[in-house]
Amino acid sequence: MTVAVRLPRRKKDASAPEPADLLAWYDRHRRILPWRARRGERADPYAVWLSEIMLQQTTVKTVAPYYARFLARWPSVAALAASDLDDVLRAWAGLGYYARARNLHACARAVMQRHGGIFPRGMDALRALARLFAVEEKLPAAKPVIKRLATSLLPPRRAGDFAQALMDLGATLCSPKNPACALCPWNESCAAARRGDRESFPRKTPKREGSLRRGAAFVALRADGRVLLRQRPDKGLLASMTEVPGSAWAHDFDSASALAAAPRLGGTPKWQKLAGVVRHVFTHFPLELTVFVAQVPRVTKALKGARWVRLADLPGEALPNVMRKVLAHALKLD
DNA sequence: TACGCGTGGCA
DNA sequence: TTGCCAAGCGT
Repeated sequence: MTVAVRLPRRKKDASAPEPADLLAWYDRHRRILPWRARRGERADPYAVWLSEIMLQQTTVKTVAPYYARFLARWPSVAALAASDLDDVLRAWAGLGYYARARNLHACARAVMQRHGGIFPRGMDALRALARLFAVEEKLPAAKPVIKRLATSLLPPRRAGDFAQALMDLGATLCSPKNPACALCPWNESCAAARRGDRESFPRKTPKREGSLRRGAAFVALRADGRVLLRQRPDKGLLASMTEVPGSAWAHDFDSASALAAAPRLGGTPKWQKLAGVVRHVFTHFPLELTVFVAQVPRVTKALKGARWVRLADLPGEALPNVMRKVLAHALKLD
């Protein structure tokens, strides 16, 4: 492991990053965010917590409308704890990483039961930019190194603002591609910028590519304008979310025998295979779904665990995006 | 430690 | 179009 710049132990080093420079920049350029307290105000711990969960691996822009809807509907941890998990999942649908929604709900109940609805005081995590120190270690192994370096910069006062400032710096200037170094308060002391290969940091291990999986999805349309939906298992991928019936998603899926996975609906539904496939990319693998559609009589009963849902009610369902794509494909909504 | 876990934006 | 990236976390 090589660290191009080391922090001064005692003597002031003109080339070392100064927390004060970052804080001064933050005072001028801090973003206005709905969950962030303005100067002199105290943030609502519930609002901050909600934003923290939503912002995991998710951009501010994507989170903003979800956050506003959640806070309007469940303005307190007590309100959230009293809600049904299914309602939370429906409100979360489209945001991804659905375990967050389930954990959010469970945590709200725990705060009510174990802490009387008051958030306990917790640790504030700090995140820093590798790049500043030109850390050669590759992520994720570099994380402990970066943590030590970040801790060494932590100013005795305004530690919270320092953390916020770091995140604003990353969000607005010190981006992975095309960082705006000319505007950066640490430009002069940045080891990566001095080296002239700033975009090679942070170092990363090459990501293994997930192999393609395929499967079939079955859109049963009842004569009264309803579609057959079911719930996914409460563990694993897209846990507890809603889906149309389908086959397992497998590397060796054979579309010729796909109909074996069709839901049994009584009678003999004529499944029509649609042209093309629905493509979706999950975090760790790409997926291609062949979509089948069948028109069934109004009297058709739902099999156990499934239900008939009016087309007009689909937007309110806890449908992950891959299922919205399937329905759009089948209903020619796109 | 390494992997599983969604989605939208953007170059 | 394609691949990368984003306020990570749980197991």
